[in-house]
Amino acid sequence: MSTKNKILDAAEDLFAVKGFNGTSLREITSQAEVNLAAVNYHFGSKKELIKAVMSRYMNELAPNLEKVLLEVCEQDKPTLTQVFSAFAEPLLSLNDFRENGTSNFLQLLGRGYTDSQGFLRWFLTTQYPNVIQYFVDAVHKAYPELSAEEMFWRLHFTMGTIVFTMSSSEALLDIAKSDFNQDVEIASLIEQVIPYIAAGVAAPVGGART
Amino acid sequence: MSTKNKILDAAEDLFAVKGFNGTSLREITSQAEVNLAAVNYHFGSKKELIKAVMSRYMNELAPNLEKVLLEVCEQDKPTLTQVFSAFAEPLLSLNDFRENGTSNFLQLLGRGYTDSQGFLRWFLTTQYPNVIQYFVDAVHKAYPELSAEEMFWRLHFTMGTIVFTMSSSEALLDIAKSDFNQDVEIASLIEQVIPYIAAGVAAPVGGART
DNA sequence: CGCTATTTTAAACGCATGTTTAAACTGAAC
DNA sequence: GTTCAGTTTAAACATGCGTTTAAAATAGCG
Repeated sequence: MSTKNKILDAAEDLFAVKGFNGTSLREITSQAEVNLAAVNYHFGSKKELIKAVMSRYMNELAPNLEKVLLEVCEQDKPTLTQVFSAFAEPLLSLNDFRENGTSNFLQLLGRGYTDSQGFLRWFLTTQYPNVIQYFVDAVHKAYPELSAEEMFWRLHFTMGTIVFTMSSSEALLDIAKSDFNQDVEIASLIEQVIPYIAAGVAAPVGGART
Repeated sequence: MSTKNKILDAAEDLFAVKGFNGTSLREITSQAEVNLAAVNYHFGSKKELIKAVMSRYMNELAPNLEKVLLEVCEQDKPTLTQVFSAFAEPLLSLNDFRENGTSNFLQLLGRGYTDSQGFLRWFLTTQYPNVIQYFVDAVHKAYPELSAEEMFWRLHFTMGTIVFTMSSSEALLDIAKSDFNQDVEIASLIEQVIPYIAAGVAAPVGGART
């Protein structure tokens, strides 16, 4: 295993648990069993390392997401549940890509949105605009009555649901286990959240009551 | 204005925007126009200062939340929208308590859940258990078919929606403004999110489709 | 082998952090 | 006016950070 990959693997695990700001290069290089200076030699800076960790996942994930979202769009009248369910398979296949890949990636996504004042949001929206565009298209086809403004807010609510749940998923899975003897996997967590967000995005517009 | 309050005010504003880890004591004391050592003199440590900032809000908010949640529970058959709408007034009244009180508090809540590895979650659940209990009771009365496990997950999804939205609300409000010329206040953001989370929690159980 | 380019290494640099110290100041009580 | 607890202050402390340096080790190639 190359030094570069050893660093990427260690950085990914630590970033997921402790956040970007909360993880030092010394922790990373120590866990990776490489020299401290190796990060700056191979990646240039900590910021570039963060980008590299995220890119490794996004380059794997983006084509798959674009594919399934386009497929959903091809249907006459997709349901919102279909739209959100489309994410499940590409996300879960990250577990073949790397151990705990799904969970790690979603946690990283969560960290990136709250750590480091949104530079990751800029990174994702500029580097992978198609994923977002196809997703918006799919939601629009499933629920055309939703105005652009309402769509904007509901998609960010959804982002929040996912990102927060996943970034605190370790703690939550522990609580669930001790309270309900319920040994939840990340896969079943994804299944749990789909009806929630589908119903949320599907909520009637304009002050109607549930 | 006492030194203690000057520190609390400055810390609150900075914590909300830059997070707990992202704000240094020097920034706080500089903005508060007090000496650096004043924080450790009056509060003991940075961690205790964080607790003090949160306590100031929770001590104001908790009695009001408990009151409105108990009121909702007294109804024969409250709706989920009523349950979640009950939060609006106590939260918005924080604006009378302090300038930008509502927004600041919700942002702090969001920061606390992702920064500092969940010590704030422990703090809130142990210090203010009644609020959580009354809330769970209210949701249960509104939707008794929801099992304890499903309730657990959906309430955390809801927490995620709120907390994430609010912790990135500054960025989101800016984007909304530039994209839609839509000058959104925190109050209307709360109104937007209520139907979303009410519908999410109200989603049918057991794999039914929307 | 001998040369070169790449990689690894230990050490240091400069800087920012939370905290502590001890002296200076303040304001009421006697 | 003196005393003394409470408060403020400037300075230093110890530590950890990301980054840089320059020498040592390694690997690839003619």
